[in-house]
Amino acid sequence: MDSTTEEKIYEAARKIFVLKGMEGARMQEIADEVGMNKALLHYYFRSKEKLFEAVFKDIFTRFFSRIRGAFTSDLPLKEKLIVFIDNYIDLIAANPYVPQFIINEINRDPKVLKAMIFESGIGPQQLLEIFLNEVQINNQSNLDPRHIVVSLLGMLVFPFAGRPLLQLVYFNDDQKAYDQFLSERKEIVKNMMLKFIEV
Amino acid sequence: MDSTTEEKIYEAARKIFVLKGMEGARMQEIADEVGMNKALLHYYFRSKEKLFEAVFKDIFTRFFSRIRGAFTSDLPLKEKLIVFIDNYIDLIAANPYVPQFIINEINRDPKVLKAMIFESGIGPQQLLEIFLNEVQINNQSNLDPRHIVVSLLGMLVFPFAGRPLLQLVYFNDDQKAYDQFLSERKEIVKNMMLKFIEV
DNA sequence: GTCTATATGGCGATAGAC
DNA sequence: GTCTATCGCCATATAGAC
Repeated sequence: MDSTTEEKIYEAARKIFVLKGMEGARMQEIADEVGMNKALLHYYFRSKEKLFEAVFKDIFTRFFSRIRGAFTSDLPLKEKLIVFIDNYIDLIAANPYVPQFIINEINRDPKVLKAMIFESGIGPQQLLEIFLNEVQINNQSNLDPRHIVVSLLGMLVFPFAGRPLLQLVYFNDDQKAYDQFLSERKEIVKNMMLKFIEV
Repeated sequence: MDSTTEEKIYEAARKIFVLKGMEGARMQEIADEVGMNKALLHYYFRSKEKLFEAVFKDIFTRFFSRIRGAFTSDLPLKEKLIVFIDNYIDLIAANPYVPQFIINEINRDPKVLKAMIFESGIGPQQLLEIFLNEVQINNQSNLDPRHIVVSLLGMLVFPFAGRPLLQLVYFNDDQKAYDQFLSERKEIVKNMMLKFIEV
């Protein structure tokens, strides 16, 4: 690790903020994670608010830009859905707390989200519109494509966001069994979406 | 309103906690909501933690007990699903912040949830198991019923939890348009689940 | 740039008058 | 039971030495 101090602070902040949220996170905790002094955080990023915004914008952008790939190919909709589901579950599995983190923070304070969307040229709005248009164009039924997208995302995100509850009541709090359950979900969701898309 | 002071405090706490979560809520804010002094909260409920636990347990129990009705009838699975989807969307629509509140708090501190589940005789575990058994028994495909339940709940909860983002990017932040979208979801989800259940 | 020390404010909680 | 006043703590933020 020969990254700069600023980068190390940023990485630590990212980790803590995702786990605890803006209000739950402590500047001291982030400093401890870096192994350096609390005052340094303010030296590089004026305030907790600024540090958080930097982290949130970055996470949000990265998370949604990873999705675009699946929907800029020339494959038919079915194939695109398959690729998307595979990619998205892998992405969430590698960052299991990110979706809930995003949902929380946009509910807590939608200002940052709105600023992001309307500032950035290549913001998530475009990414989501790509998805939307693809579904619209290839959709054989006359179903509002937004319902397809919302159903799909709900099926993918919920098992991660609701994990503590679901694992406890359905799997006797058995972590390995729940991981197994998650690994089966790709095929389940593919199956479900394809049945749904068919006329 | 001739309810007791304790009840008024409880109702105010319920409102604030659901909106802001345990960490985001302020005792002063709850006191303001009641229109009385902060010290009274401590008189009736020793601490913020105790007040929160009382509220959380009550919300959790009420929210899941309302679900049971749909699955204790003699209807076939299809009919049960239809009743459940209608009831559950109405329930969330009347309490749009509750699902995310529950998800947040069980992630922040699963201890309270675990204590609840294993203490109460008529806890949510039984309620969920009823659901699970019904699906299991009536399930014509050999699909793990837990996948059905998770998919169903994800499709129902996500449009509410992700509302700020979805409304902004898909509906130009038009509140009425999004309400319309939500009102269409009952039929969409019914359709999708029935297609999925069929062999 | 990085540290120690401290300022500043807010919040949960309690003491005590009425 | 309900209030005012205040304690004690913790968190963000800053000042200033090195």
